[in-house]
Amino acid sequence: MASSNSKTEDSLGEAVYAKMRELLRNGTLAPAERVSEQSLCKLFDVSRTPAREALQRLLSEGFLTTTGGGRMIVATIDIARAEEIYDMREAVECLAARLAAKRAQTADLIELRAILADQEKGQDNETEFLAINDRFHRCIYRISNNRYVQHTAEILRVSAEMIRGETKGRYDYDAWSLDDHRAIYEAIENGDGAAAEEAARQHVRRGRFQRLALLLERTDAPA
Amino acid sequence: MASSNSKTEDSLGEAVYAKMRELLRNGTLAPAERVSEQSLCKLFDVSRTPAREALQRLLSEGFLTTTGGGRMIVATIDIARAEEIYDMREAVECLAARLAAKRAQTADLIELRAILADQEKGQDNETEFLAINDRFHRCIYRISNNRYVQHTAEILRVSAEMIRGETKGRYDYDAWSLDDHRAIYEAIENGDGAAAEEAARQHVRRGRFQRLALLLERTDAPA
DNA sequence: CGAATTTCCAATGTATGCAAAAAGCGTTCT
DNA sequence: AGAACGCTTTTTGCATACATTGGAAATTCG
Repeated sequence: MASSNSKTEDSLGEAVYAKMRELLRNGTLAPAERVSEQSLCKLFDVSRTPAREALQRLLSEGFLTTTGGGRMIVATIDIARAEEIYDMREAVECLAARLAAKRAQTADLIELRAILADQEKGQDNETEFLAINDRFHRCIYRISNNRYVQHTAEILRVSAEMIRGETKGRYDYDAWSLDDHRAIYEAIENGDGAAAEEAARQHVRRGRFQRLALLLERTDAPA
Repeated sequence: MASSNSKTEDSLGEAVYAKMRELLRNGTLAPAERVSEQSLCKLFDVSRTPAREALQRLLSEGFLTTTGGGRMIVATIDIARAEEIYDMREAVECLAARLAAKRAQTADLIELRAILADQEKGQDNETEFLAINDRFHRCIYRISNNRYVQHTAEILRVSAEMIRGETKGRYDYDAWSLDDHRAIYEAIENGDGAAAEEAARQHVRRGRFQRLALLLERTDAPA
């Protein structure tokens, strides 16, 4: 038995939730796709109860949308919604960076440096890049030491990634990412909250423009 | 039968969740109090399924804490946690105010004015004051037209209210609230996002100092 | 008398049964 | 041919049964 991959979660519902979030993040579950309790049951070989748990949590966090009756589909990220996500991300990421600058211990700085070093090595594909990117930002959330920041920032990250599901196939690794991360790290190392906040703001905004541009292209020239 | 009070929710789980959140907000459920599925079943006369739904959602939103095994208690808000709540609130409330200033229609302004007028009439007790206060801020969240802001701001509001559960009996209606609200309204009416953000920041910070002061008093002189 | 252990019980995790509502679909009527 | 109607099938909402885990209490030993 056992669930093959993934880290051992204590409860099935939790495990299903985590796996579903990953599927949503990496685009395996495309926007507007239908998701039913039954589909999760078969996909993860669990009963309806844990499946329901995961679905309801994903719904309340905005990853899923309910269509008329209780049926659910993967949330579609149109432009208005993308703007909402990035307005919120800017506020939360800036706060995270500012708090991290105030609170980072030497051990935290070492960890961040290691991630930066990995990023400097260069990545072969989008997946690797996204993984390192995630490590960097999640690390900052953790250093901020604020559970609300962590929780919300994680959700917004995945939500923003879902935009890629709307613009699939585009390789959006960009050089500015490394420079931005360096700037954020420097500010954190210096304990300069204002600078960290500003660097984070720049970083979020660049990502915003890039993602929105992709989304607009697709909207202009659809099927 | 039917559920006596409250607005008609379509699903039992939703209804239980809403009622629980209200009980948490108004302090009926005190911090550190145990909450079990069974207790909700009896309290709202539903089966375990909707009770579980509500509990898990409340848990994931930080209103409840799990103790060792899956048992849950009402989250206790110590000082560190209060600081987390207010750090986050500042970011989110400022964003809400800024967005509201950008987007408010005349109808929105009229609604805000009406609430302000109600507040100017004065309130006899804490409950009335809190209700009007809630209306004002919820209205701004709505005007911001950002579901992430709305969702997170609501959660943070209730979480901050839970601090009152830790400091019960204190009547914390204060004169500055009306002045602050007027300032926020003015900025929104003028479409001045920066001013709205700054007014909101002042407002949140005043609330923060007040609440933290109460919490400190109680911590210094406990049982 | 206090501490450790064992036993019992309560609460949660999971699965499933039942009924109602909704979607899908074919048929029929205009 | 298109639209409207009714039936079937699927899916969800709610309730409950079963098993397992963790805690509390009572008992026993030092």
